[in-house]
Amino acid sequence: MRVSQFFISTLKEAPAEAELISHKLMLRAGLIKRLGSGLYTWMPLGLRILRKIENIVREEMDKSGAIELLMPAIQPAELWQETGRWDVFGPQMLKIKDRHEHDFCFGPTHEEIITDIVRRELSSYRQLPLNFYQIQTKFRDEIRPRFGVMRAREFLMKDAYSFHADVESLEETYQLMYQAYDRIFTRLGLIFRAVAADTGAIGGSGSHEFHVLAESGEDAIAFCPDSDYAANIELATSLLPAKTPQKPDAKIQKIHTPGQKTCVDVANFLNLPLQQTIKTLAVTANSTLYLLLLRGDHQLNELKVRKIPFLADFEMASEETILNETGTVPGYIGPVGLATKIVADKAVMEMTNFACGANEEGFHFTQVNFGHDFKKPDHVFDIRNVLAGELSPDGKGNLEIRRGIEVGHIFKLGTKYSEQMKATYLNKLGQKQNCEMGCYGIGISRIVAAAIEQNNDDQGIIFPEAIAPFQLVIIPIGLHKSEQVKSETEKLYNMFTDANIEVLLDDRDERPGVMFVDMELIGIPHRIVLGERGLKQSSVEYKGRADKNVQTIALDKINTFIMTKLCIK
RNA sequence: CGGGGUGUAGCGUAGCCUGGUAGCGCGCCUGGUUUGGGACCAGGAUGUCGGGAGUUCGAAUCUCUCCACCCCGACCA
Repeated sequence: MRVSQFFISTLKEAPAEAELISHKLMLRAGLIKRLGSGLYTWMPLGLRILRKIENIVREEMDKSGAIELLMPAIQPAELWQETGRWDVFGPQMLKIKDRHEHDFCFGPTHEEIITDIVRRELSSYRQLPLNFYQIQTKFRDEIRPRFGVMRAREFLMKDAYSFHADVESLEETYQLMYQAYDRIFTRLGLIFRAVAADTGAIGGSGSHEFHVLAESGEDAIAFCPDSDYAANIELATSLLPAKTPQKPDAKIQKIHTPGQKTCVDVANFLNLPLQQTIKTLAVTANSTLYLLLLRGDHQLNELKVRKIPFLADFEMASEETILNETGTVPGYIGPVGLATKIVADKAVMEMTNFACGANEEGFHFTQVNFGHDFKKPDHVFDIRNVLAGELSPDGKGNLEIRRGIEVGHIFKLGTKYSEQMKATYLNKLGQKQNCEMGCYGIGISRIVAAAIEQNNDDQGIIFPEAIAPFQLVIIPIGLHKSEQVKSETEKLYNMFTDANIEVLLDDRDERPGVMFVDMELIGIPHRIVLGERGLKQSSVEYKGRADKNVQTIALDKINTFIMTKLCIK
């Protein structure tokens, strides 16, 4: 491709709307243009990247036995009403009416549609298992779209749905998908981690997320470097060091702590380690008040709390409720002397001689102990986020916590949808059975942002080879002045084109600096520069995008040199 | 939805407080000089100052209102 016949539009300065490196670079390199909040045009250069990712995903899905189809983006309300998700999905779903005033939505996902297709086709266990996938535009009316294509409203997604006669078959396909995802993200050249995850709104019995590791990631993930334990922070657990509780060695004391409302304040004020304080959170569920106890340096994990049946729909208690039930204000609540139900985090049970609120504004207790100064908690659960350095639950090492961008998610759905939508088949005994289902998503457009987030420098993007819009760029110097440069450039260009290499020829009548800077910004992995100076010695220059220095290569060797670079890598 | 902020040329911005009809850098066009890392000189074009209403002799500037977008929180590939 010749730049003069293609379309590139680069920017020296990033538009003010962009915050994230990947977002800035994508705008600067002209990969995308914003149309509205969370809506982006993929410009020709950006589209090439998207297509590369798509093709890798498609190849690996096909290889794993999945079958591609394409479902409508616009879906009738009836199917969603059948599963109840028309109302449950909420405002994230973009609902539209046609001219007959019939309800439709722009598909945020396709469980209902695929289940409808399969139930019409499926009759016998002999047809199973089935794994259908599509690569398609989805729309989710995100509360807050941000970070460009990373969290857009309209986005490109690969979604697959599998159907099985039994859980063993589901497990098998689930593993196949896990492996396929592993191959996909490896081929894409990304540093990633698969982690155990919550099943969230989609529901089901098991799930893993695939995260591209990046500082700017929106999720925290915990993993053990010495074993294969890895989980989303929402799910991650740790082993508490076995500790023999110390004997209470002092009497409870009430101390005046004016204005000290947080555990950090109190710890500083009393000159105690933060770990020696207790955080008491008042929550209500089913109009009952509960006190949640956490160690001062620990953070509440909302998801874990919601998994406790009687706290499933808890919310933070209002100041008014707190005043009525405990007689104090937030900041001074504590478990001592209250009849309220107490739910303690496991780690709290290891604590002795700790500090907590005294249920009186401006006062805290110290030297508090369970059983001694107040009743044992009514319930003990794991309700906190793990901290880096804690012992992995398999006991094989200490947890690390990193941030990640979720680019893939696989679920075991079970029979949730097949039951509701009657996707059944006849088994060997001629009995009607509900299908076991799985679903498997990959955020194609998000991967572009994630890859850039992970691969960039001061000059711009450094595309992994597998997804670069072009493999090689030729920058001729003096193309429009020197016959020699022109003829050698054409020879090289034709040679690489004939060899099916995706080569970009910068044939613009620009100064060299402009071409260098543009091509570095765009992030093309390999670059050849030729000019009269080098041609006199029958040589050209080569530089890899991530290389520090240029190499001089003999003109008659450049072909094999590039082939080696492209093939061996 | 709650909290914070911004809208001025394709992009980045000044001007707004203290009203007098818009300036700068980049980009773009023309001519010339340049040509191995975002060139230089000369000339030039491009603005419903987000929309509407109001106050005023006069509004980018003050008031009201609507809209769009961005940032912080809860949702998710």
